[in-house]
Amino acid sequence: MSDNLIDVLEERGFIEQTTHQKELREYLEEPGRTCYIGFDPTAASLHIGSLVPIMALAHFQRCGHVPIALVGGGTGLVGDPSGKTEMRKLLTREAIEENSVGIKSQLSRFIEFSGGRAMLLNNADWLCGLEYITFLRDIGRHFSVNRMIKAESYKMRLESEEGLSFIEFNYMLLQAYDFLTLYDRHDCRLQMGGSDQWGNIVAGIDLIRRMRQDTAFGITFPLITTSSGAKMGKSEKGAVWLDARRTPPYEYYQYWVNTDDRDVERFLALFTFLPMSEIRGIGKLEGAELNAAKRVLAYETTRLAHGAEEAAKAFQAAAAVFGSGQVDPGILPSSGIHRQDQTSAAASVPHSHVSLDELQQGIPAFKLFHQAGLAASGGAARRLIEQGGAYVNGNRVTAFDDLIGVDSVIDGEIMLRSGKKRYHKLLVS
RNA sequence: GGUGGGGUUCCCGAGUGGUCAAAGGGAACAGACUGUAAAUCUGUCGGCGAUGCCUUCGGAGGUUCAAAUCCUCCCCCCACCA
Repeated sequence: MSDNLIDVLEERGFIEQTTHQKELREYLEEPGRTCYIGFDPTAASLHIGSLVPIMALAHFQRCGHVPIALVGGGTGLVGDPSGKTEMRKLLTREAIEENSVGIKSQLSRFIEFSGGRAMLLNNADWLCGLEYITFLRDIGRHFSVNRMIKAESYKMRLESEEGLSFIEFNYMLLQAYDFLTLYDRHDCRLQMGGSDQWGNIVAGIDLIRRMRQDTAFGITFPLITTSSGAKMGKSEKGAVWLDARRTPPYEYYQYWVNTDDRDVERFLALFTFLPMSEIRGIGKLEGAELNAAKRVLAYETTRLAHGAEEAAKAFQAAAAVFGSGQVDPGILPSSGIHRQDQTSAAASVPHSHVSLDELQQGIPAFKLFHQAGLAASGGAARRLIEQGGAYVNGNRVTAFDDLIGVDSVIDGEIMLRSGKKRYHKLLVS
């Protein structure tokens, strides 16, 4: 492979910190290396916050190496306190087992697991059978409590009111032991992770040095925040998930289209595989052109998470309701996005059904908006309407109890809108 | 185990008998301005077909015309002591 992973990651903005810069680069010159990242099975789906590590593993694979995605089935039972102000709820084994399954299927969209090109392991396999005394004598003796309590990852908790429980204090040992195990079994000498993982990664590197007299490496990613300061992956409805059942592709696409101007270039580099030669300078575009770049960003990220077909549908649905779906061929030419408006029946704007009977009676507007999910309650819907934020087929609703009836049906549909950008289509049946 | 301090609406946090659906901030939503961006200003921000009714202040009881506020018991958190 021509490119060194370090160069790729550096150029695309993935690197916060690395250990042994020079040796690491040399180590990665040779193809077929292994590297692991841990994923917490605390939910049944990964969300956008995990995208950076996922993409990093994918790049690792593209550079000719063998990534290991490690599901924390064992560590999840303990809970990582790093950077957290509160102790996490302990999950049951069953829940973690279930979640692991979902995570595996999501990862396989980004990483090719067939033919031994990547591995998916679960640390429950070696952690759950550990014997306490043996573990303490073999592993525990290499850890200095004096050093551990100075670790940044524990600091916040040690200073907080809630404190740090003993089970969480052990987390670092377990993660270090993971690294050691993967080193022994798969010759894995590189671990990557979020910047909050630095302490845990270094602990593993130390353990390998002490027990195997060998050098291992670590890379951490910066915490990705939006330019307005928010953590990645939160939308008005909560986390943006990779699971289509939790966050439909259309919403996923919308999340990315709504990217802040200042983030477009950075996000294209981080969250798509488009060549950097095309991405560079995109941030300087303005107005319509920058919006087109956002559409490409949204299309590409949606394609990665949900496939080309869903991405195209989301793109078309957006073009249908918002208009202006054009993307100039000069912008990010490598993207497979359709360059023209393609209003299509396959459009996947959120929708639901209403019966003709109900419509003949007429449905009060505020009830309709509530039912369609555009307002959290009847009261919220009334407020929405009173504030002039509710539209039926593009016309503002003037009174909360306006009756919506058959005369609002156009081509078998009624298009509801809340505010400027939340659409909901009612199909009459 | 002892002593003291706490648990308030999505989050932080005021409130120590009626004027409390509960200050203030954040988040969020809507309007104006725009480019499905940001910033700014304004409004909204428990539920209800609604100038009223209902449900909320850790849980269960109680006192009172009236309780987030007082009393009893219980649960949980924190600090110091052991």
